[in-house]
Amino acid sequence: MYHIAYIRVYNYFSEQMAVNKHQQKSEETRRKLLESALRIFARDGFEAARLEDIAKESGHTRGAFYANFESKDDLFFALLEEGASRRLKSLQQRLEKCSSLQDRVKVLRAFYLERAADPQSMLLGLEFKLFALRHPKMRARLAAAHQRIRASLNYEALVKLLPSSWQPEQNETNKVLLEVILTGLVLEHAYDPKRISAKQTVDTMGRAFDLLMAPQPNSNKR
Amino acid sequence: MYHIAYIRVYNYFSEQMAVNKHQQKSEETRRKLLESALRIFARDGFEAARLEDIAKESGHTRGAFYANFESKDDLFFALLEEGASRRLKSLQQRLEKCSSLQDRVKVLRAFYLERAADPQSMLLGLEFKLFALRHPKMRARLAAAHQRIRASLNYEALVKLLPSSWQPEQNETNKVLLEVILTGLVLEHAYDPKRISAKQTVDTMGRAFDLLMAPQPNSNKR
Amino acid sequence: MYHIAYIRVYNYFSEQMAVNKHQQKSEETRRKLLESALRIFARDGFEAARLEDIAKESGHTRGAFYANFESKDDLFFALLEEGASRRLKSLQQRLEKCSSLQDRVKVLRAFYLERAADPQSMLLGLEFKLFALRHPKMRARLAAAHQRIRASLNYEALVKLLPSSWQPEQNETNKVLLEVILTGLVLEHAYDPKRISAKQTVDTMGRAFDLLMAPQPNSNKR
Amino acid sequence: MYHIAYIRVYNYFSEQMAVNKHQQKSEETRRKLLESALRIFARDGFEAARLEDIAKESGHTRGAFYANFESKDDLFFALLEEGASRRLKSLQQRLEKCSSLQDRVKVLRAFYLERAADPQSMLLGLEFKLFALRHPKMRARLAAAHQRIRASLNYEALVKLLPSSWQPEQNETNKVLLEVILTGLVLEHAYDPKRISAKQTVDTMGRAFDLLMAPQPNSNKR
DNA sequence: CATGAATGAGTGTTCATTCAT
DNA sequence: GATGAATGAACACTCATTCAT
Repeated sequence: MYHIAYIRVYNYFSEQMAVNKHQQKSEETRRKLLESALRIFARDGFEAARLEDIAKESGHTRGAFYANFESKDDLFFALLEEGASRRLKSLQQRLEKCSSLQDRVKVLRAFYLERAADPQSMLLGLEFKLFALRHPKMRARLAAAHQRIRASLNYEALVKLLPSSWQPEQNETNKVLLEVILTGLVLEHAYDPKRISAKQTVDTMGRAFDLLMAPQPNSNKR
Repeated sequence: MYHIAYIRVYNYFSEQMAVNKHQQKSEETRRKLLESALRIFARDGFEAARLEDIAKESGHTRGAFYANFESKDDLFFALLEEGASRRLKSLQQRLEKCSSLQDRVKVLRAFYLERAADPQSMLLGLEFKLFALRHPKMRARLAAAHQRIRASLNYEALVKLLPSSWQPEQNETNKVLLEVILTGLVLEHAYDPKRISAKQTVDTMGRAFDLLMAPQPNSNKR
Repeated sequence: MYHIAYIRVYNYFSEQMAVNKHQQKSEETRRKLLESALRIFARDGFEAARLEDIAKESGHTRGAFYANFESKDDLFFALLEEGASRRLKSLQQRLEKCSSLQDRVKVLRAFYLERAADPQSMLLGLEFKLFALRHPKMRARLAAAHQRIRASLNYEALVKLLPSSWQPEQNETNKVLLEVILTGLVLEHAYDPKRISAKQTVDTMGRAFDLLMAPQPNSNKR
Repeated sequence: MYHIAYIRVYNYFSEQMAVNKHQQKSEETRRKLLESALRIFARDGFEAARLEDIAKESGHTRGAFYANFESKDDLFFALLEEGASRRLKSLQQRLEKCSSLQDRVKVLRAFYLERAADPQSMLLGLEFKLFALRHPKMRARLAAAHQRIRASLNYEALVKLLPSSWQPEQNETNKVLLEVILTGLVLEHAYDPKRISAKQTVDTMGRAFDLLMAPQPNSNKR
């Protein structure tokens, strides 16, 4: 009996530990898979990306993938949520440290320039858009994902930190333009680095930001 | 003898017609396939597009496809050449009819606005870029295709009709920006027509053209 | 009326001529196709041989093929009949010129050595055998073909010219062996000419003939 | 501590077993596929053999096939290696048990007669030869396969057990003849069992062996 | 949780055959 | 008779997904 009890106790602990270790291990596996997925999806596109490649790149097998995600689509959405969430949280934190609108605009500008220097994420973003465009049935799921992203941070709080031209009631055109230019420049640079260098990409992004975000004379105070 | 000659002539013609009918039919099939391919590639993307769908949409079978094209890649390249060639020829014709630089700039502006209203072609263009980006081994073939496009019209003559900011020796940034905005706006509109309407897309394109093509004060004479 | 009559007469002749020319042309086409088929079937095997290759090699198109043959199978059988018929007729002619059994044996020997030097025909023969083996439903057609071959020459007359060991009532083993060795040597030479040269192939064939056909001491008189 | 150790050992074993079961199952599948492939390739020939048939015959699906082999070619080569290796190993074992040359010749004779009674393997062997003949680009791979076969057994040791006429420095003609007769008889029997019965096939093989392997008077001592 | 063998639907491509000319 | 565009069945191979271990 003693032994059995001992074993049980031991097992109890070991299971606890196992669970924790498992959890840790699992988190680690999931994280690695997401990282690999970012690379492979950006490199090959959603359709051409093979789960085997993603798994291999992460040092695991397809089995590990299916232990952490439901399907290829699921992974793609997870990547979207995870990426957007992380990026926006980082932006929010930086904005909150600012004391003036001017500083916040600077932070926002830096945020865009950083993204202009990260082709992988931008190409993945393009994939998301194309995927959504071509899978109308996923619209609901996509909307839910965006909802979760907004919920995960206090989206309204974030928006309040932005200049007036970012406010929801404003015409979206300039925001659209900025994003469009961001993605397009990065794509063009990836496609033909000789035509537009990394430096030109970032510089042009900066110019576009200044042009589109420039407070019209005597407006935009806060 | 006379009759013999007549008969021969007749046969000659009838054979000609036969050959022509064959050729006509063949050309017709090829054209239909290209049209269908444009639609399907734009709708589903290169990877997800199924040859069966393209063939069916054109009213033919996969066999007809392989009688006209070597492979899926081949069709894709044919579409690129055919589309670019046609578009540039049309532009050139319109430019040649102009008597002043000002008129030519107007024609060029209209050309961009038209393209902003043609999501299918723009999405296909995006596919081309992504394809090229992801198939480095196709670079040579892609370059050859562009070479043929330039050769099919007198490219140098076309370039000479354009304002100075389009001249090869100029910095490419503004041209890149214009194309990038064009593609991006169309994509964004296709993705979320509520965020940016068709009209806004075209209007914004016009604004971008005016901004980026505006002759800098005291320059651009011709 | 006159003209019509003239034309009719003319047409009559011309049709005659046309038919003759057509016939000639057709015969020519058929012959060329058979020759190409021999080469291609021997080179690639029945299954892998493409009608397109055969047609192209003969300087015609697949259409010409279907104007002269019913199907791929049909061509194969035609080749079998045509080849066997021609070969046996040639043998028969040569045997008939002989005045003694000894001479006829010499002719027969030469016949085998010739075949040992003709890999194409032997490989095709092997294809026939394999084809027959693998298409039991073709047995009837194959038998009919052999029947026609025998009928086309006077088979019984031919057999009577052969030594006693070739007579139908005899055990077939030696005949089988001779054919088997013939085919096998040619195949082995084609497969690895370094292992057995063309000369060795023919010489070995001669040895095998002498051994298997050698009249047993004081027998085989005629 | 004791128990922990015990548990670990247990887990260790159970994992071992799991792995082994996986491995066993895998080996089993591969073996079944090879067996089916032997039958189907021999029955239909390499070209006409369908992977679906092979898979179905083995009780699996095409997917299982591709989990075990790279391609149809790959399977074919695996079959070649596996078959030749097994056959030669069996021969070697039997030869090694012999105490005299005379006994070894008897074993060798029996080896040939056995093969004469195994049409499936012989037909497959013929397929290999034809395949090699028709795929010159596979020569290198074929040579490598034969190299591996020779390496898998001690080929030199095997050769030393054979009579002098089998030694490498000897003229190959008789060996070629023997193999050629073997394959040819089996083929002829498969093609027309009425012309040459199974018994005649084996008997004739025996006669050929005796004739071709008979030690020339006063030679071949060992 | 992780493995990896197996599944099976799907897809590009080939090729014998048909048919309008 | 000959052409060659078109058909359509067939097939090797891929890959997301499942499941026994």
